[in-house]
Parts: sequence; C-alpha cells; structure tokens
Amino acid sequence: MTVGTSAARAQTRPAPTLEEVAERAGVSRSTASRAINGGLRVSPEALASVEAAVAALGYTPNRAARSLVTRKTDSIALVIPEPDERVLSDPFFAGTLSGLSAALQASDLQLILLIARPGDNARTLRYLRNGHVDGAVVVSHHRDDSVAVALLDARVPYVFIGRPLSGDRAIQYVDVDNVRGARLATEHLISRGRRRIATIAGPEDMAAGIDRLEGWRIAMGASGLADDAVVHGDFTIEGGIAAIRPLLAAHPDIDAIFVASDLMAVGAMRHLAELGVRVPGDIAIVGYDNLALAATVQPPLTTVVNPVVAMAKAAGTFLLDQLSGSSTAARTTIFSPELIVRASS
Amino acid sequence: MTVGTSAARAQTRPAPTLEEVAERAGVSRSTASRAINGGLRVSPEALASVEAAVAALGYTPNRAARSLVTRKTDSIALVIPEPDERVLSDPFFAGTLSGLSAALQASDLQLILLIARPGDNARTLRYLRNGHVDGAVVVSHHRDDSVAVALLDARVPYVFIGRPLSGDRAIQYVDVDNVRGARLATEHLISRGRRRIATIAGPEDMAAGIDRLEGWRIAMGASGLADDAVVHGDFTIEGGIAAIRPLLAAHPDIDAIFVASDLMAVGAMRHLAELGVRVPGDIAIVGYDNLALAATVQPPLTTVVNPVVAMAKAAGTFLLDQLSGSSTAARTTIFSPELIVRASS
DNA sequence: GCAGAGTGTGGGAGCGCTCTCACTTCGTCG
DNA sequence: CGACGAAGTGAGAGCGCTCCCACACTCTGC
Repeated sequence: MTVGTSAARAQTRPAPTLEEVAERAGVSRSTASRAINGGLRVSPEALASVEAAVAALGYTPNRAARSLVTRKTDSIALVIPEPDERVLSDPFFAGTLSGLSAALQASDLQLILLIARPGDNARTLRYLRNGHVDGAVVVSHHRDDSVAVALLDARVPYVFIGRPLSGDRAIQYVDVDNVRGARLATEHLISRGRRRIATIAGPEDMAAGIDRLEGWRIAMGASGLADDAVVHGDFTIEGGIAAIRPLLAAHPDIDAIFVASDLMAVGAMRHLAELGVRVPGDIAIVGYDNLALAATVQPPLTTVVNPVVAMAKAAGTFLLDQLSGSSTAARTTIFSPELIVRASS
Repeated sequence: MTVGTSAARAQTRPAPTLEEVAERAGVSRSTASRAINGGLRVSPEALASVEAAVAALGYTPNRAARSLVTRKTDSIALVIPEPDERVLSDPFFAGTLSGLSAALQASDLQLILLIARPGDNARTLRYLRNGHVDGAVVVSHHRDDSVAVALLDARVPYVFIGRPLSGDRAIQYVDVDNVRGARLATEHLISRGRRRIATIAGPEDMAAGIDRLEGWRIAMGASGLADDAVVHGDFTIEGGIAAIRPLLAAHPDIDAIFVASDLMAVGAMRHLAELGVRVPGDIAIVGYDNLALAATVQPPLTTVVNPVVAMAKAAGTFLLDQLSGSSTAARTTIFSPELIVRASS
C-alpha cells in the first residue's frame, strides 16, 4: 500500500503530461500528440488507446507548453476602455458578453477581460501586441480610443463593437445603423402627425450619440421640419430626467420627443408624469435600444431595437474567422435597426 | 538601408526575447531575468542597463514560457455557472466585475471569464484543476454547484461570492448577511405599525432567496405575527408583477410586503398601481438590493443595501492573499446589510 | 594572514508541448 | 517485379523562460 496516496500527496500531485499519456497508451509522444490534435495520420487503434489513456488520466494539455511552441494563446481579449461603472453597469455590456461567449462556445478560446485603466493605455497595448492574446474585441465607447490605431499597427486580429471614432484609418467593426434607426423613429413620429419633434440626444463623443442625432436631423430635414429642439443627455435615467426641464423651457410647444436611449426615455417619461404632461396625449415618446424595461414601463415605450447580442456574436464569429485564416479581408458589418411600436407614441 | 523594415516585416517580426534584452544590456540571460523579476542580487549598473534594454526593445516577458517553468499562470478565473441571460444581465454581475477588477488592479493577474455551460461541468472543472488558472472566484447561484466540492478537491485557491448551497463541507465565501437584512426590513415595517406583512420571496434554490425568507420569518415570529403570506418570485420585474395577484387573492388584508429584490419590488409596485392600490398608503413596500432603480421609482423604494462591489472586492483581495501565501486559513467574510428608508414604507 | 560568509554573475538544465524529419511498412502501378 | 508514393510512427530539437548551481570576487573577523 502506498503511503499518503490521496490526502498527503493530493496537493502536489502534478497534472498528467503527454509523456504519461503516451506511455500508458503504448505509443510515442508524437503519436499521442497527433491523436489529441485531430487524429490525422494516426491509426484507429492508436487513436483509441490514446483516447482511453487521456480519459483514464484526466489529461488536459498544458496550455503554456503548447502556447510556447505554437505561438498562439487560444485566448482573446475583450478590451473595455474606461473601467468606470458606466461601462460595466451598462445594460449593453451584459449583452456583449452573452453574444461573445455564445460565439466562442464551440471554440476552445478563453475570454480574457482586459479592463483598460484610463491612464494606463500603454500597458494595455503592450499586453495586446506582445502575443498574449490571439485577438481582441474592443468595446468602443469614446472618441479618444488610441487603442484602435495601436491595434492596427500591432497586427493583432481585432474587431470593434460599435464604430470607433478615432479617425481616418480603416477599422474593422460591427455596428448597427444608428442613423437609420433614428430616422425610423423620427419618421414614425412624423407619420403619427407630430410636427414639433424634439430630441434628447446622447453624448457627443460617442458614435451612437452622434449618429442617432444625425438620423433625427435627416428625418426632420426631409420633412421640412425644424431641427432646433435638441438637448444632450448621458444615456442614463438621470440624464433623461435632467433633460426635460430645459427642453420644455426652450421649446414649450413640442408634441413629441425622440430620445436616444431607453434609459433616458424612462427618465424623461417619469419627469413628464410628475409635471402632469400626458404621454402620448400631450407628448409622444420614442426611445432607443429596446431594453426589457421598455416593454414594462407605463405606457410601454415605442423604441428601436439595438441588437447588441447579435452584434457581439457577429464580432466573435468574425474574429474566429480571422484566426482560422478563412477570412482576412477587412470587414465591417452593419446591422439593421428595427422599430417596435408601443403605446408611448 | 534595410529592405522592408516596417511594412513587409511588421507582421512577422517576433516579440523580443529575454535573450535579446540580455545581449543588448551586456549581461547574461540569468542576470536579465533577475533584474526583471524584482532586481534582487543584481548590481545597480546591471539593473539600469537591463531596464534600458527592456524599454528600448519594448520587451514583455513571454507569459507561456514563464508559466511553463513557474507553474503559475498569473490569471484567475471568474466562474459563472449557467450562462443564461439571467446571470449576465443580472445587475449584480456588473458589480461583481467592478469589484473584482478593482481588487486585481494592482496585481498582474488576468481575469479569465469562465462561463460554465450547464451540461458541460466536467469541462469546466477539468480546466480549473489542471493548472490553467492560479485561483478562482465563483459566482454562486444555484443549489447544485458541484463546482464547489470539486474545487476543494482540486486544491485550487478559490472564493465563492454568495454562500454556496452545496452541502456540508467548509467552503470559503464572501457574502452579506441576508437573514439580518430581511429582518431589518421586516422589523422596519413592523415599527411603522404594519401587522399583516407578506413577502415576495426569491427562488428556493438560491441562498439569497432562502436567507431573506428566513429573516422575514424570524422577524415576524419575534413579534408574534403570522408568517403565512408567502409567494415566490424569480428576482425579476416580471416575477414581481406575477406575484401580486395570487398574493392579494390569498391574503386580501395585507398592509405591507417585504419583497426580496428591488426588481421584483418594482414589478409589484407597478402592478399595484394598476390595481389602484396606493403605496405606501394601502400597502407599504420594502425591497432589497438598493439598485439605482430603487431611488428613482415612484414612490422611491425603501430597501436594503446589498454591497456587491465591496463583496467582490473582498473576494478578490482574499484570493490575492491566498495566492501570495500570506493567508492560508479558510475564511468567510460576511458583510452587514443596511436599511435605506425611502417613501415606499 | 586566511577561513568563512556574503554578493553578483553566467552556464546549463529542463518545464510540456509541437513539429520537422527520417524511417518503416504497406498498396499500387508501370 | 522493382519503383514509387502514401500512411503511420518515433526520435529529437527547441519554443522562452526560471532556477539551481558553480564560480569569481569582496568584505569581515580572528
């Protein structure tokens, strides 16, 4: 009987190596390796006995050793600039994670969360370019993402989720057509007979903010309506609440508001209710994003679908394609927005 | 002039190695390694010249090579059982991530998101125990987390966030005292003169659901009040909405509800409003979690603070301690809940 | 004066894996 | 029937790093 078989030695018992698997299977390390990695050029018998040995030993390839020779890490980074609560508590973030992990499920890639601290961009970039990850998905938020350009130079496969704003170079991204979404929303209000349509726009340093404002302007201009009733918010409920008072003060005659995010729309509706303004009776409201919230507020909110999960999934799939080499062409995918009409308009 | 210096060769230019750093610094690989890893037993001159070489070359140690010999991966996993939207879109999840990444900021540890697919537990466990990560933080949700026990056996340092339900063995976790929180909430309602206090409890297979129900029972029992008005929800808005009708049908005389989550409380309040029931006039409401939402609904919701970020931070710090060897004793940390009184009660 | 401790340094082994290459054993065709 | 390719295999090198060890060399104290 062996001494200290389980308790005493458990903490130091090393993970089984390929060598051990090979020995147990009665083949060479080379054959064992081939058997494990797809089984090409391996006889059925050898394959079977290696598989049995793997199962018996509970073998998992040592990622570090493999990575050292293949120069791949089997992991990709989800880069999140600005680790403030704004990003993480953002409802989109959860969707991004869902979609991305769904896309990665079939593959053996690990998802590494790379939270880029504001000041420490250099560190993040160094990490990305020195071969620690095989690819990167960047959640784009603000204008100054120097990450983008650096990624291009580093030749690391990447995709942005959301059009990055940093300049002129061709960057691969997945996004939804926010201009068109805002146009749909605004045209819907116009078709309902509204004429004095204001907008609570998003931040001016975010692509979604800019594009949705532009879509509203285009729709208003196309119908010959004035596009002067604009106030900016920060995409939060509080921002929506805060926007209402100045908007009504400057434009008391408005009969509809296109709000660039559901959260802001909810805030706006709440404040309007307090002021005794009826929705949609006095003012019709259309939001954006189609959060779960939109269906459950009173009145249910007309809104534009923001297909975050699908976008993230597409980003993941695209990255996978790049990594497998089946697609090397730069590509951007633009999803189509969809209007969901509910009682608020 | 060299041919193809940047464009042509950029994509294949290998990352600088320690060997190159050493050569450039005029020292041996050993000395360079020592200089990079803390600088012990290295002369100031050697240290300086290595540092200069590192900067000049933009050197980053190859993690795989290092990991191969040190048998550490410098990464920890955040394990998330059940990758359905329930978990990821959970507001706590964002908080967990925030807290954890805050705790890890100072260290060089990478955060790997390990999303455990329901059926594929074996794969997750194998990943965890075969040395792919140095430690794990597990977001505990449901009763059957076999992950817990396996982690114990695997001797991988770990912490659970939220008390795991899987059985009798001593498991290290960080949690908030949900029993006490529920008691605080219920006692508050009693002190306000309410006597027929119902509860919308959480799922019976989650620690938070169980504990908050128990806290309510204890408080009710201590005051000699009947603890029969119980209905279960799933911690979502929809769950709160759905709970109201059966609750009122079975107990039409209730004058208060302790709702085990803010989301359910919001749903409940919304449905009560539709039924013409006044809050807090007819029925007082207390929620749980203190989400941002709680402060902005009408009426603002009395609730109990659930310090998710702090808990995650504590979990991260604890894990760090374990990894550095400064603390090996099993430990559980229980945070104190705090009642926030607003207009709904 | 010299043993002993302490300090800085370089050489070399080896972590666990993949991959190239050489080898054997077939089947198949001219 | 010899030549050739294809298929299956194993030996060996080496990825970039850390760490052990041997080797100088300097400094102390008797």
